[in-house]
Amino acid sequence: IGLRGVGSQHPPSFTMQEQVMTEEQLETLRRQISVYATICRQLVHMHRAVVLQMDPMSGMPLGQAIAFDSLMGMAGQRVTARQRWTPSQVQLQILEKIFDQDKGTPSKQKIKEITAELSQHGHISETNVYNWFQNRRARTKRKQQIVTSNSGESEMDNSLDSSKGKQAKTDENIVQETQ
Amino acid sequence: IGLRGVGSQHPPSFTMQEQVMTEEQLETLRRQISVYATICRQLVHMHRAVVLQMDPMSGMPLGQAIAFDSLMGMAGQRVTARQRWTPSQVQLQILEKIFDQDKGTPSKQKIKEITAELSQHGHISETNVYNWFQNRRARTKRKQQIVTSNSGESEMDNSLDSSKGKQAKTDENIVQETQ
DNA sequence: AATATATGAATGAACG
DNA sequence: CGTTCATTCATATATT
Repeated sequence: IGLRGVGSQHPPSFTMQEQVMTEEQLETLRRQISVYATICRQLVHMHRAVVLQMDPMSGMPLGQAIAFDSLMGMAGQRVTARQRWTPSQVQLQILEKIFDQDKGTPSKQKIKEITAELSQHGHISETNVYNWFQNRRARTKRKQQIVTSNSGESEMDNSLDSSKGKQAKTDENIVQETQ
Repeated sequence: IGLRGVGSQHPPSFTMQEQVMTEEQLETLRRQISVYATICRQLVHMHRAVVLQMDPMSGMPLGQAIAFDSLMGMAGQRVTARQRWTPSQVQLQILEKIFDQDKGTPSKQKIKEITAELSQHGHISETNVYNWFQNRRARTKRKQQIVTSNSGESEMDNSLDSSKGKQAKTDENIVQETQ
């Protein structure tokens, strides 16, 4: 279920020299490792149970066994219900691209088009798109203001940049539950 | 790395009473799990290292690409850098005081002043201050709601203005997570 | 080490 | 549109 893919995508093919990965590739790698890490934590537990004695399957109230099965399904996906829309990776990329090119474009009827396109990659409503652009613009501007305000702060201040420096979010790659 | 196969194997449908796997199969399974467990421990560590990726020393926002080598290097070491701001005792006191006196005053341009003042006691950015107040307000409110919601016994009058019809109107895209 | 809690940060949605 | 709210995520810290 979530196990394939480590190598299926741009095999980074690193030579031992000075190979460089793009942020995207790195991000993908992170996500995948994260998935494996999750699976692995479970496996470690399971292993412990197994080693600790009995048949993992028959002995206990099949709790462990079941865990393994459902494990695969939830590997990279938080099973927590999502109550608010969250753009998928693909959707986000598209949105960012549009935002960049049409910079100050307060979308209007294009919202429909964009929505239409994005809905091929997960459910989404026009309101979502609208809000997204609103927020994007507002936050970009606010960040700018802050940046321009600080003058000589040579204190090697920590970066408050947060534009796209997303941390690896261990989920958001797999199936988007639609209902 | 051949992780596949672990899950591809249809989980033996076990019943409560009889064991459907032979001892051999079980043994094989154990061995496999054991191996995976080992691999996974490594992966977990690696993942942790990668996720913590940041650069406390040069502060440079690592551009579009990052060398794989450095990635590998990080996997081995514990990047113990703190990647999120933490207010010092002094800063916290000041923040609390300001929060108390200007209670409902959602700071706006005062952020700058506050930041300026606090930066005399350690690293801090306007964003930090902004976030701090946001969180402070939100969490204070939530705590109160919890208190008022269940203590309704004889104190029926101390509810704050509940006139805020702030209700999530998630009527269209609520995703019902079943499981 | 496993779990619980506190909290800085990110972000979708709503308000004026 | 600029601000603010509400919820969620991820990490830091504390506890057993």
